Amino acid sequence: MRIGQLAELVGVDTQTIRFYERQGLLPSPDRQENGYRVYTEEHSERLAFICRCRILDLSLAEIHELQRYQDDPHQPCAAVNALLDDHISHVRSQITALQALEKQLVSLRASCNDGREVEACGVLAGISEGSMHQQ
Amino acid sequence: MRIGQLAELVGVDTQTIRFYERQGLLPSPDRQENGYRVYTEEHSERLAFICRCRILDLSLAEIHELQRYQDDPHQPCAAVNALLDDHISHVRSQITALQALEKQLVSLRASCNDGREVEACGVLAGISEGSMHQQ
DNA sequence: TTAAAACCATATAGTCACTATAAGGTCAAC
DNA sequence: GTTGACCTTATAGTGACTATATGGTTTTAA
Repeated sequence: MRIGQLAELVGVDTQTIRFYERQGLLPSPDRQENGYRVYTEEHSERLAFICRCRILDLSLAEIHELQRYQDDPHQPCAAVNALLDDHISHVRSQITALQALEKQLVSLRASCNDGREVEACGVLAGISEGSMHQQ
Repeated sequence: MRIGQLAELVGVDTQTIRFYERQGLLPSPDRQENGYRVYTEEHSERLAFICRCRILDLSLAEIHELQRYQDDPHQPCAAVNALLDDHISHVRSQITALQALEKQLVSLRASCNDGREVEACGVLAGISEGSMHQQ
């Protein structure tokens, strides 16, 4: 399988595949005589794993860590679970921060209606005043 | 006021101040004979405005746009409100996406308990399977 | 047969909003 | 006169790609 076919199969850009290879997430495939990369099914599984991790918003470093666990299958899996727990905490604190931000933005927005001049804009006044609450 | 004092006053790094100047968000200040930047109170207000916008997670491009409105105070302010509305939508869709992600992660995490070997880890199996729901 | 298109390769720069580092000039205090 | 704190510029790094430039190869169509 060449890189374009792999890209099509998994639904990734060919550039991204080469990028993952450079980052050490995808093993370097064999090459044809002309230098074209040749991929096996193992590569496509590995790439699909990476993509699913990215959908879960895991960083490339975290994916790398998961791969190291996979390559040593007789370790206890507590570390995998801990990685996921940390990631869940991370996502939750992002949500909390964004919810606080949303509140602040909505209250700022409520301080103006359309049909004013910029000079009298409640939104701009609200930002310009030092009265903003830190999150 | 020199750059270090401005940085102290507003609570920003000196590098960040120079960065904002290069980006065109902060006007180039006058210089002393030795080349040191000299800031006025107008600069500190402008910088504080930028910082408060950044706390609201507005992009530098959006801040630039707001500055253009400020520099032309007799326009209607509907565009300012629209900018904020767009930003609120953006934040809300981030929240929605993260909440969906959290759900997915929590259900993945529930598929494993500690004390297994990596080989039998429910989390890794869950990611490896193609059964993941797209968000 | 040849010429265009589709594919492959590498290397490099751009995105965003900084942050870090290097290498050096200026100034006040001791 | 030298130490330390401050200032200057320029350049590179962050993360995870994405875009562009330039050129080689293969396939397809006229």
